[in-house]
Amino acid sequence: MPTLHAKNQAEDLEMNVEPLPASAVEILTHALRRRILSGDFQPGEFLRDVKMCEEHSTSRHTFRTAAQVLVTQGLLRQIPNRGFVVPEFGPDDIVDITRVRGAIEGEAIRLIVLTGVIPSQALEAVEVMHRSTLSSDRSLLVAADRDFHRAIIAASGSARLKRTYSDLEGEIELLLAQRQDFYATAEEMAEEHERLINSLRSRHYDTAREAFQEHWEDLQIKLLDQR
Amino acid sequence: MPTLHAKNQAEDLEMNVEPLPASAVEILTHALRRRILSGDFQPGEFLRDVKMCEEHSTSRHTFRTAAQVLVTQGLLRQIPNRGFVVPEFGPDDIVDITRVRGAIEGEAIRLIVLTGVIPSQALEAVEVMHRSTLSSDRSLLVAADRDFHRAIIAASGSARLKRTYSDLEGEIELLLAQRQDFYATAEEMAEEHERLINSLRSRHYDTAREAFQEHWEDLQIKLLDQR
DNA sequence: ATCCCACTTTTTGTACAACAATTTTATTTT
DNA sequence: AAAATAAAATTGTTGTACAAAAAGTGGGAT
Repeated sequence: MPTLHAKNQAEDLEMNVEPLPASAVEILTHALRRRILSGDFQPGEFLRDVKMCEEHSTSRHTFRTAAQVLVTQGLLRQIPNRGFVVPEFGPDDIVDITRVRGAIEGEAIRLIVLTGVIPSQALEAVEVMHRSTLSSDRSLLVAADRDFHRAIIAASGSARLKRTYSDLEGEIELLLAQRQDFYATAEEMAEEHERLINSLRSRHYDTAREAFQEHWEDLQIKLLDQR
Repeated sequence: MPTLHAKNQAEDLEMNVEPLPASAVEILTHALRRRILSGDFQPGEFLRDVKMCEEHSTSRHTFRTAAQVLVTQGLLRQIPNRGFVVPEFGPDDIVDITRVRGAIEGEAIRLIVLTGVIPSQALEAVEVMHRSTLSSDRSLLVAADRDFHRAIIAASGSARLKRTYSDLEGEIELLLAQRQDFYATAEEMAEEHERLINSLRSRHYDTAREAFQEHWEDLQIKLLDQR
């Protein structure tokens, strides 16, 4: 009974392990999340529940709960008596997302600079970028970029920073799905992230923060320039 | 069809208006949230769904969805085959919450200092503190403190900063509910927040940030010292 | 033809009932 | 008194039903 807090601690450390069978709601939430992020639905498209229940063979109840969860994560929007719709992001959303990302990831950077420990998974992600050529699957690069920044957040050791960023990450990926093909070459990408690693090694918060800031704003500009 | 984004903008501005009839799930989510935050449940207590459905006269489906939403906001925890339980916060949670709060509210401060506009609702909250005496309802002071910081966040104009803080605010309130009676006198509280306002008026980010940092850490220390 | 109004169909949001799987409690056995 | 077993309660999920709201349809009247 008093072990509840101890369990929290354990969860903080586990990171990516998930030996639990996972409930139907969780499974569906993940499935829908992936479909949304892979651009399976058009922006503005409604997720008709009968259709979704057929395609995922679940009850309407389960779909409804999963959709509700995705609403709280910004990956769906609920319109009263109309259902759940995939949001379309405008320029303001891009600026807004970049802003909050800076706040969240900036705090993680602060903690990393303090401890001086570069997360190994971030280094591995850069390795992946180096090894990748343009011919290889683009999704591999996207995944490497995601893993890099996720590792930065995870290194903070803050459960809530992770949770908050996880939500934001969904929106970022949806953004990338809706406005694709802005990435530079794999090599260029690798070098840029290498630069970020080095900025962390400097152990000066301002130096690191500036490097990352530039990185985020570069992406913002590329996203805004599109279309 | 292309008006979806325009609607987002509208939502950003509306703030507290909610002319919508609100769905049963929303109503129940709010009701449960209030009961949790008011300390109606013990930390570690399970929310039996039959009981909850009776007390709020809803179906299990509705309760279940509402509870799932609260899980994503950190106000409940789901344990497989055991149900939904009110989390208990330990020292690490207090530190973690304070940390993320700093990141979020810090970004809002940066934006306020940039524009130089002090949100009127924050000023009004300070007024309430000034007018309040210790004899008055303590919840009035808690509400004023909440309104003050909420106004700071809202002034940022960032939808996602608001959404993120809203989640965190829930956890903060739950923390205050679980460890109550640490507030100083109303007058002391008013003066401290007045100081925060003045730091914003300086229009120097570092000055403001420092003042707020001290404020947050004061609270953290008080919370940690308890028990 | 165009606009407006009633009518039908579709879709959402919620409730009630049912059931297997799991956990908790009670009872019996050793 | 501890372990094993049976009974009860609880969770997670599905299916069906139905009122309310929205979308679609088909005339008339101007």
